[in-house]
Amino acid sequence: MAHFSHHSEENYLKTLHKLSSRHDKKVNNISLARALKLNPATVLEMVRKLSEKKLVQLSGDKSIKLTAKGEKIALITIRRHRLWEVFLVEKLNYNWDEVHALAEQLEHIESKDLTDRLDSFLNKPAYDPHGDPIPDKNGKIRNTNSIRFSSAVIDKSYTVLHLADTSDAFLEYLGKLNIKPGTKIKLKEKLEYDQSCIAEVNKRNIQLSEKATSNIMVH
Amino acid sequence: MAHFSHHSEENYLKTLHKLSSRHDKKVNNISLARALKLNPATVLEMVRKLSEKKLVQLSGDKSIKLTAKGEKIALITIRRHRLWEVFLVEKLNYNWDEVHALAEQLEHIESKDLTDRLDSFLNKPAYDPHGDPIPDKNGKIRNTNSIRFSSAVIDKSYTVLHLADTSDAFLEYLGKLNIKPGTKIKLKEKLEYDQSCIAEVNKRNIQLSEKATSNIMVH
DNA sequence: ATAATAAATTTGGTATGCCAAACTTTTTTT
DNA sequence: AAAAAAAGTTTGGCATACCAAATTTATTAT
Repeated sequence: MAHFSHHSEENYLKTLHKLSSRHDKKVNNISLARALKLNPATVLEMVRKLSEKKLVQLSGDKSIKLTAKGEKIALITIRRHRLWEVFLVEKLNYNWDEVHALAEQLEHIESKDLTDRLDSFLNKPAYDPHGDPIPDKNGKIRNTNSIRFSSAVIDKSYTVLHLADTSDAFLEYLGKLNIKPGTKIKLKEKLEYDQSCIAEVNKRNIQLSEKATSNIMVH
Repeated sequence: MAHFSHHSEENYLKTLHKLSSRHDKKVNNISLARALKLNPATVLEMVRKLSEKKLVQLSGDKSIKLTAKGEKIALITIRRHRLWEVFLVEKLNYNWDEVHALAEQLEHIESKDLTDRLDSFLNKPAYDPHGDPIPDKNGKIRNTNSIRFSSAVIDKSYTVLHLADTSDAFLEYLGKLNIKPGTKIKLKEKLEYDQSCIAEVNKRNIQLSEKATSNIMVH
């Protein structure tokens, strides 16, 4: 054995996808290295290999972009990740904020049809436990038309769809407030000086920072 | 990342366990290398590392034995392997002879409690789809008092419990004969000159070689 | 006992994926 | 435009886990 090249490769591609879909800033070596928590030298080396394999494209302005081929691998990896998360939460009773690290491992399991069998077993879920959409077997992602809660309309009722920040700290914070995908939420008041707001959740008014509201996706 | 040491390590320990429980011959470097399909130089190097970690004991006669610590890791790995096999067969509808390679990957997933949750989800099965007993969370294996079909009594009815040879070739061969754990089998006749036999399976008489009968465990 | 064979070991080498430190280029600030 | 900061790049290095080939040590057969 000892050839888990796909393992590392999939992580680079997945992270590239995440970075380029989040901000629409160009992804460079440094930002990718930061996201992967790796040394820029390491990342540069790997990105060159990915470029040789035509999985990423390196432009003259040093930006790193996924090719169609790379994008597809990224999306298939994300599909596997999210399906495993559904499995862990629905079948093994994990909390939705505990499954990320495990899914990071499971997503790299190699098999022609495991993912599709898992998909069927889970009744072809459309969203993972964080509310993120699960790409189909071709890597196509359904359009979600969700908006950031930070741009919500006052006094209109919304449902939390997913969270744009999946850091443990954020998930734990929301856990304490009992906010998760499916939670009903209403914007009551917006404080201009720091863009924080008062929201109604579970019949209670709570205060949310701008950082929090811009990472809570609702519809 | 890129430290999947446990991955490789677990494979060595698992294989050592298998070899020393099968034959009671001493396991040496060559036999281990053959079983792992690796170069003897590689195996020697790794075995020395395992020895430093007190997972195996190297005696003066060059035999390689698991320590209690190594044995425990081997059994926990086997537990994970077999539980995943049950999952793949029972939940994802794989055939029992298709799951080995996938379980080889899944068994190395690292987590405190994943295995126990999986165990509960599957209703704490005692045997895997090949009929092999699943060690408990402490690595203890239930006593199975099964015998090789090659030492069965003529005209007595037995049930196939598990298969001592899990090679793809053997599993495929048995698949064609419709023999699997749970199958009823009766020894009709034993041919002295090559130790092959006639057995009744599913109301039909079939011929089985000595090699086959000694790998079919019944009770 | 000696020759042949098998096992054990040493040596030098490979690929992957990572790092720190030094250095160069580009961008930003002043 | 010069200085400072940030980004990009090169270099040399590390650990893991593998290999082939040569060599040494045991074992087995004659």
